[in-house]
This record gives sequence, structure tokens and C-alpha cells, in this order.
Amino acid sequence: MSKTGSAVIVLNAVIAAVTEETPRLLMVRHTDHALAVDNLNPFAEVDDDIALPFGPFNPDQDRTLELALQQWVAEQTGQSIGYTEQLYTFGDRYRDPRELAGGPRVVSIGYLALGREEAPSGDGHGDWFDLYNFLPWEDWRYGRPPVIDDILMSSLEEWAAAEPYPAIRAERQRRLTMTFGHDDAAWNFEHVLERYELLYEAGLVAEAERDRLARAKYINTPGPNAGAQNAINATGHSAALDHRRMMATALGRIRGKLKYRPVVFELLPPAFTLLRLQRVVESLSGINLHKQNFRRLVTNNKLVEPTGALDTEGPGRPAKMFRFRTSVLSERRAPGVGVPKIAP
Amino acid sequence: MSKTGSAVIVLNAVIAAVTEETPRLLMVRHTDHALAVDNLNPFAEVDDDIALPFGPFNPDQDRTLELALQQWVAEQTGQSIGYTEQLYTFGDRYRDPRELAGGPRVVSIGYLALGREEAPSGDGHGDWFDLYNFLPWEDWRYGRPPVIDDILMSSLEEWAAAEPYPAIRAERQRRLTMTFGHDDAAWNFEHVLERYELLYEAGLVAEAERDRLARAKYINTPGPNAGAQNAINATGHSAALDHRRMMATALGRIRGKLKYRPVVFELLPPAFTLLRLQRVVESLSGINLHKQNFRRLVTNNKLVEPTGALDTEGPGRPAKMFRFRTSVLSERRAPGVGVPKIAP
DNA sequence: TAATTAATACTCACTTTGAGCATATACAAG
DNA sequence: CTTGTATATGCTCAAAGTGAGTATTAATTA
Repeated sequence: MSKTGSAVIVLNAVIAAVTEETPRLLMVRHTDHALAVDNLNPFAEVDDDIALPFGPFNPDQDRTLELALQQWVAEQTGQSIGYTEQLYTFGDRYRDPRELAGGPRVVSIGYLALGREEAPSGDGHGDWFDLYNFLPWEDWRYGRPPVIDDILMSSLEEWAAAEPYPAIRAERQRRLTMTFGHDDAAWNFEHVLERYELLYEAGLVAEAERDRLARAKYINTPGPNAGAQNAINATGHSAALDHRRMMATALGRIRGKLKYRPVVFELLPPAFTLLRLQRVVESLSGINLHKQNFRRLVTNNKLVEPTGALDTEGPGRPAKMFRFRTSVLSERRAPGVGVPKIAP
Repeated sequence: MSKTGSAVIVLNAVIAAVTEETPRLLMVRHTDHALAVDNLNPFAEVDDDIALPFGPFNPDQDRTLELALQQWVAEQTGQSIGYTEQLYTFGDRYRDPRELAGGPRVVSIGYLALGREEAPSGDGHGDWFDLYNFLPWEDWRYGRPPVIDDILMSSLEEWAAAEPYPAIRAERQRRLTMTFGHDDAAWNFEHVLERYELLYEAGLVAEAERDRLARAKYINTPGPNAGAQNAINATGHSAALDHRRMMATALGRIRGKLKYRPVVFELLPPAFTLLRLQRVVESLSGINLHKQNFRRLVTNNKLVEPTGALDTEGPGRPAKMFRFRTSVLSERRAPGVGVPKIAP
């Protein structure tokens, strides 16, 4: 094994919870702008101080990657996390723009963690943020988000058409129809990352503009496209470094996993009503589901069993409380809550 | 970002092709036993010299992880790879047993690459090995592999029952029924990694014995269980380091992906018969499929289109040749070849 | 007591899937 | 030329799963 230069290994955690039908992420603030390369772009609203919790991996001390993650998550945020899963390892040069200014090469390993929302504690200045503030085009529960047709599609089509090489242009157009395709039925809720990457390349998210300007200042490698400012204003909140990309990776993974693994239950209290379960699934998958069919699916597959208790809160007929049937883990082939197409 | 100790970042490639209905992996040999911690176990047949191709990631030079991978794969093996996908990042301490003998901490990023088998070239001493020689319990095309019931189940059950703590014992048994469950219909062909991990923990693969002895010699941390030698002899070929684990990760990922992404076509020539396509799918998923239904699925979903040519080779009625309909990539929601349960 | 809200039960058409039968088209042996 | 064998391909049918409703039940509130 030959000698390599040095890289810093960093662990990032996308810690998700669902409270009041809203998926939220635990984020930390760095008021000293420790993560900003410098203030390059006064127009783009890049929240370089809002970041996913992260911590170093110390090869001399940490026994495993996951243990290191759990340790500093507990220290920094006080949040207890249940399900944990490795997402992806990010190693592109300059994905941390501080590398441009002489910072060390950073390789980041992203993790997804699911839990229940707890009051932040620890020294990490943690706070919960609505996930769909970062990825507003992904929430279809109130219909197709208007921003897609009002702003994004035209900018994206313009970007695709502007490519001079026919082969690359065709590839861009293919990706565009595949990810943002006009037909509602063709919208694939798992292609979250692909959509984000398209928006980034087209320069329609604030961090693309940030990275473009940083590269223009320090090196001459082409960065992302220069996008329209009105689109950048419409694509929601950004975050430090490539953390919005990690969120997109995480949401795509969650949505994919919902179908064949009972991960939702990590986000719920031990006892819940079927409607609450449905709302959590809906909030994560971003679409509304047919109530009766959802109930049929969940009960037919014996994912849950009644606790015997009733939920007397709220108006209407009281709902039975259910608990997750832990034993399904050793029974069924792919126990999940299967998300269908689109509900009106 | 605090200072960390140093770790070497290594990229590993699981390069797969399917030739003559057999999935094969491109492996390299290191005749100097560069990867062995030392010769600890004369009984277990650990092929420490058969390894997945690997190369360093050099933070000072390599622009992206994937580019670095493609570069040294081309140099070492001369193999051209099509589809490439990151699998997982492995960072457990002592996953490279040479760490025990003072070697540097290694973090390995595993990649999956699909291609067509080419004659190995380059300086890597590359050669193709039948994947199911490493994971023989995963090939069900000739029926349930006898090794499972003849040898593995009893050893695994023994291992699960030997755990003194009831909670951990129950968890082991749950994992056992979930992964190796006696019921054929419950066998999930995607749980390749989970099955390998169970066998490793139970000490039923040769490299578990290797790691156990290495740990016993150098440190006092408990390694995997000491398994029965007859089981170790029955679980196929091993490979260097944790490379068999990476193979299991790769096979699980391929099998999962088959269903909803047209990855098979990376492994086929531009034109092929439907039977050839079916055989490739079968070889990867490890089960036989119903011919007529497979054909119906593939054609109904318009994954392929006839080229007009006929395959006159071999006996029987000539088969129409088909090509992959590239445009499906921008059309259907989840174009894959859907693997059903078990075929008799 | 009626209106409102939500839970739950049940129906029905349509699609997908698993399994098998039947026919078509080649080559080879007699 | 005929028959046997091997493969490709067409077609049927029942069972299971899915999408979209209607109907009924059980609570609260005006």
C-alpha cells in the first residue's frame, strides 16, 4: 500500500425526527462562521453557519466509525439516536470550499440516524429545522409544489438547452425528464438526490453560486453553472458545505427504505394510532395516502398489533392504539409500509 | 475541526462480470503474501494472497474518489468498467489484521463495478474467479444448497444457543431465522451481507478463524467465535482481509438493484436473446425464473426491443435478438427485471 | 338532538403474478 | 421424408394485490 497524502476524515450525521407531521433535522450553528470560506456572495443566502452535526474520526482512538459517531452526537447534542445507517462517503476535491483557501483535504462519511425529537442539549447549539425548508420541491402533500412549474422547470430547461455538445445536452435532457418530468405519475419520490444534483449543476441553489464564486476566485476550474437569482431565492434554505446534498441523500434513502423496512417505527412512540403512523409515512414520502388502503396494507401485513388502549384525544371517534409487532422482523420478507403513487 | 491521527484511505473494487451463466469477480494475487499478518493458522484455508483489486486514494492528487478508482483499475487490470457505484466505507479497527502488528489504521471505501469479462492485463496479476466459490450458500439455481442444512444450520443454532445472555441470545436467534430461516419462501436473496456476517461471527468462515487467532496473539479483545472446522471447510474460498465481506455487500446490492434498475444490461453485449438476459439475471439473483413470465415482464415493461436479427447458434428454434431500450431510463418509474420468489 | 369529525368496515374493478398448456421453428437421426 | 428433441414464443387462468370509492360506527360539540 503506497503512501498517501493526508486527509481528514469527518463524520456527518443527518439526524431526523418527525414532530407534528413535519420531518425535522437536528442542525448546529457556528456563529463564528467557522465553515465559510469567506463572504463571497452577499446575494445568495447561504447559511454557512447552519450545519449538520459533525465530528472528527480519530484513527488512533475510535474503534469503529459508528461508535465515533454515536459518541460525539451524544456529547454535542444530547440526542439519543436509534436506527443508524451509513449513507455515503463524499470525497470530491473542493466539496469543502475551504480547501480552496489552503484547508486540508476532507473526506466526509455521512450517516443517517432516526430518533424522536428531544430538546437539544450539549455544547453543539443544536436546533431542529424543518427538512422541507431545505428541499421545498420534495413536499407534495399539498399538491405539486408550484415552485417547480413557476420557476424551476424553465430554468432547468434553459440550462439543459444551453449545453453546446449534443451528447451532453441530450444527457441533461434525459436526466431532466427522469427527475423532474412533467408527468405527475412519473415523479419518482426516491430520486431526491438526483433532483438536487440537477439543481446544483444548473446553479439554482444558493450553495452552487457560493461554490462557483469561490472557485472563480481561487482556481480556474469550472464550477457549477451561474443560475438565475429568482430560482435561487425559490429553492429554500441552504446549509454549510455540501450538507444540503447530504440531506438529499438521506431523504432519498429514507423514502426508498420505507417500502421494505419498518424504519418508521423508529420515529414513533411505542404506541400510536394508525393515522399517526400514516402521517409520519406521508411526511417522509411527501405525498398523501389513501387512508383505508394504508390501514389495510399495514394490518394485512401484520406490521402492528392493537395494544387494547384507545386514543381519546381530539375530536371524532377514538382510535385504537397499536404497537409495532417486533416479531415481523424475523417473519416477513420485506416488511415495509409500501408507498404507492400519488393521492389527489 | 479537531486534529485527528492519521489513517490511510484505500479504495477497493468489486468488479463483476457474468460469463457463461456464472458471475465472476476480477481478483488479484499477491504472491509475496503482502496482505497476511503472518501465518497464524495452518488449518484454515485463508487465501490471503487472493484479494480484490485495491489502490490508494491520494488526497494530494486525486480529484474525486471515483476517478482515482477508475484510474488504478485501468492501470492494474486493463479492465474497462461501465457502471460504478459506491458500496460502503469500512473502518473498524483491526478489519485489516496488519493493524494488530503495528500497521497503519486503514479506512477502505468499497466500490462495485460492472463490466464484461476481458482478458486481464496490466501489472495486477488479475484473474477472474467464480463469485459463488466465495459464497456457495447463495447459489440456489440447483436447489437449496445442501451445505446449509447439512452443516451450517446446526453450527449456527449451536452458536446462537451458546450465548449466555438471554437478550443477546434471542437477538441471535432472530437474526438466524431472518437470514437463514428454514422456510424456503422466507429466504431473502438480498440478505447476503447479513448471512455472511452471521457466519463470520459464528466463526464458520476461514477468515474469522484467522482474525480470532490474530487477535488472541496480539491483543485481548474478543474476536469472532471459534467455529467448527468442518463448517469452515464447507463455506468456500476465503480472500484477503475483509474482502469476502465486501463481496457479500456487493452481491446484496446487485440483487437489490436488479429489481428496480436496469443494471443487467451493463453485463451483456449490445444485442442478446431473452434467454441470455434471463440467465444473467438468474446467475446474479441465484434462483431460476419462470421463462414465460420473465419474458412477459421484460417485454411488457418495454425494457428491450428486437433488433430484427435472429440467433442461429445452438439447437432449437432460433431466438430473436434484442437490445436494451435506452430510452426507458427517462420513462418508467423503476425499470428493473423484478426477481420473484423461488422457482422449482 | 343534530352536526361534525374521525375510525373502521366493506365493495368492486383492475392490474400484477405464478403456474401451466399449447404451438412454432429449428436441427439431427433414422 | 419423418420423427424426436430442443428451444422460442403465444396464450389462458386463477390468485393475490392495488386504487378508489361508499357505508357505517363512535366519539365530541353546538
